[in-house]
Amino acid sequence: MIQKTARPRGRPRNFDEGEALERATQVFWLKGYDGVTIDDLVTGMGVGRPSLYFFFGDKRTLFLRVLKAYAESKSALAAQALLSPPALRDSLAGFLRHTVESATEKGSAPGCLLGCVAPLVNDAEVRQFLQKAGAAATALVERRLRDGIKAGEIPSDFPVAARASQVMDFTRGLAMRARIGTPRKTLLKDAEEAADLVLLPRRGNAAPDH
Amino acid sequence: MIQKTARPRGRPRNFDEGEALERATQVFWLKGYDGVTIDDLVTGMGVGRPSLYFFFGDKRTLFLRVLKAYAESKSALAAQALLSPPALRDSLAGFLRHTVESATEKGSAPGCLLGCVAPLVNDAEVRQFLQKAGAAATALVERRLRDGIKAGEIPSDFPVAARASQVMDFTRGLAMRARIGTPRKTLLKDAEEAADLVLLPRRGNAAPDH
DNA sequence: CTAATTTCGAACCGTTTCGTACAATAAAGC
DNA sequence: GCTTTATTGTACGAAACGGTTCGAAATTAG
Repeated sequence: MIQKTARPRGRPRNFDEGEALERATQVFWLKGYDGVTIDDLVTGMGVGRPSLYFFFGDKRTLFLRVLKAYAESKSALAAQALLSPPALRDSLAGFLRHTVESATEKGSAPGCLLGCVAPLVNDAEVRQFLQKAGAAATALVERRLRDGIKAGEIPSDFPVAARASQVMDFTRGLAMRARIGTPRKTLLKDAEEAADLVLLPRRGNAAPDH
Repeated sequence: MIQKTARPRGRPRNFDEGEALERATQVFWLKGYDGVTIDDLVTGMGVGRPSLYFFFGDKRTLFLRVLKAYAESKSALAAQALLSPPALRDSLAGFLRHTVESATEKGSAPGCLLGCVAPLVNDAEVRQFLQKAGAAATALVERRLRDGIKAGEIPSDFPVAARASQVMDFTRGLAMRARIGTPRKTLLKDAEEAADLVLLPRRGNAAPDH
């Protein structure tokens, strides 16, 4: 096998790139894009100022990278929460619960970087990214709902697109409330109730067939 | 009658306090609290820098004032949208529609100062204010739902508290999507669908009695 | 017309912030 | 050991920012 880069060459870095990125995520998440100074990042990431510019570029570049990494990891976890449970209601409840838990985690900033912080950034690229990420998440929920139709858990005329979008609106609402300090307990209960709500059959429909 | 303040005395101000406050609102709304500099406010409000400090205090003080004025005017309009229509569904749809329209108004910043911008301000007083304002709005919706019970539009076991909270989460979600550029048309449709959703009867209930 | 009062505008000062330059440091290659 | 390469830490200059000072301007009172 190929001996991969035993050691790069010059002086070794005294930070791990991935870890530094995670720490940067926390800094942005906590203070908001405009509230963050380079010094906040320097101290928060544990990376010297010149190294920060050299390896991560300026604040905007770094934020874009943070945003994409966060979205990727978050969407993986959310997809897991959504797609793992066999029962549809558990899927949606798990998805919403996951949002709440992530948004109220001790030791992490409150709310959601994608849902609360990034939308406040006045930047076309950020906005576009958020729209795409939101659409992708909605599509994921919608797919799960369609699977629920196939499994006979909800009627075949269930308005999957509308309900998927509503699930996403709930995640935004829950995350935002987490941001302003609503306690986890409250939000968890609301997540359950939201899951129940979005699964209600349309008006004038027969009772669920199970 | 008493001739009230024919003229104050010295040199007249060259700005109207109310108008300046509205302009400040737009500045904060557009750029977010941390993204706003004093110079942004000076140019945006049309008030000289020393006058700004003299009449409105520093940025935080001004923001608090803006926030309270905005909340007051907004809650009045929202209450009107919510309480005017005789039919419950029109009330909720009107309430949500009003949120969307305000959040996508041409010539005004996108989203909602209370729902999108203020929650990102790292300030205990702001957070507390937002919690109270949110609770008040939720209570208003809940009251309207209870009136709907009295009017026989929804069953007497309708979960008014949960649904009121869900209506508020929808407003947050809609406002946030407005902020990232979701078109008004989409949001208006979603507002209608949200109104329909939150009025669905609970599982295992008889059909609506009308 | 003069004095008193209030606001305005320019300009200023100390501080923070950004981005970079430069020498010192820590490793590998030879 | 000496060179080469890569990273670090200090430290610096320029720009932006916050908050205030001060004289000029605009108005009323007498």
